[in-house]
Amino acid sequence: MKDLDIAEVARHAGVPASTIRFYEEKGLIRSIGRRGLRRLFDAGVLQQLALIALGRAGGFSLEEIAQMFAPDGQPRIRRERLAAKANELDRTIRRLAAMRDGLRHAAACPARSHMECPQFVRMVRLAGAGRLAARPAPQPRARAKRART
Amino acid sequence: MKDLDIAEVARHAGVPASTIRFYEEKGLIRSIGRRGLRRLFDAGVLQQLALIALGRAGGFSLEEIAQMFAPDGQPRIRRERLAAKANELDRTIRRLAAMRDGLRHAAACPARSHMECPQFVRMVRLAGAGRLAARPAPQPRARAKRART
DNA sequence: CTGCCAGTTCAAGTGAACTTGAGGTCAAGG
DNA sequence: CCTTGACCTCAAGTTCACTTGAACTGGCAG
Repeated sequence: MKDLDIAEVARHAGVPASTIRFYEEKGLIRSIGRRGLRRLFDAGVLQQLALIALGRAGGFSLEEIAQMFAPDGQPRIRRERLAAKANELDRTIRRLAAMRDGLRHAAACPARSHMECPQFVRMVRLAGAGRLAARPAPQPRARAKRART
Repeated sequence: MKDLDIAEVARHAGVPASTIRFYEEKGLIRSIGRRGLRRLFDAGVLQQLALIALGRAGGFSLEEIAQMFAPDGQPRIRRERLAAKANELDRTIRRLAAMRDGLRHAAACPARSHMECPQFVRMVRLAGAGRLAARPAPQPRARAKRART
């Protein structure tokens, strides 16, 4: 059958089994049943895990993600709210693009002090426009340890 | 004079003073002296704080940021390394753009099950291409509390 | 039938990034 | 001179997102 046990999910998604259990516990995903003790998941869980990883990369907390998508993967918030999230993401993206350009520039510009380089300064200001205390960020932590139990 | 005390920095940057002290302790920024006990900062620290916020939003840890920029704001890693960071950011940006599009689509698409909507699925796959366990993400936590001591 | 081993639960631990609290200090105003 | 208030230090606490460890279980190979 098409159902996956936790090890397979872990392998395909590239996340440790413990994370999968943790997400289930948090209501982000749902197992479709058990064989003995073992959780069984619908193959769709892989999409959901992708969605979760995506959301995390975008700076959303697990809780926010949980509110955006039901444990079966359906969006569950009002359309306008979704659109708002999209806009938020859009702003983040613009700031990141500015930073990327800034980094590239820093890697190429010969100026000794980048803070004195008009291009660089312009990008910092552009990127930081508005509240600087924007979304914090990720910590890579335990690097994709891969399916351990 | 142009120097700012910690409260002014906090106010301008929109971060609590405790964060500023914390960043200094971590070597991300540097105070230029003291008046009595009070730290004094050069105005340039505001740019640096912007840079830090930016980096955090881009998924870099404080340590990574510390390695990218010296406490005076100068980039301090090899140019190729900077360029690599820029590329990394670029990949993140692409994934986020995919998610943004996915969200917008979800907000507009009439399909009952988005996982059955070819567009949506395509974006999830596109975005999640490669390792799904990409960069984790931020937790907004204490929302811009503004300059408390 | 017997073990094995990958899975299970539950509680506790970890690391990052801050925040908070207790107790201290100093420069400026009255 | 004395109070006051903003800032100081240092240790401990908090939140998030997981991970780890100890003790247990049950389907399947032999």
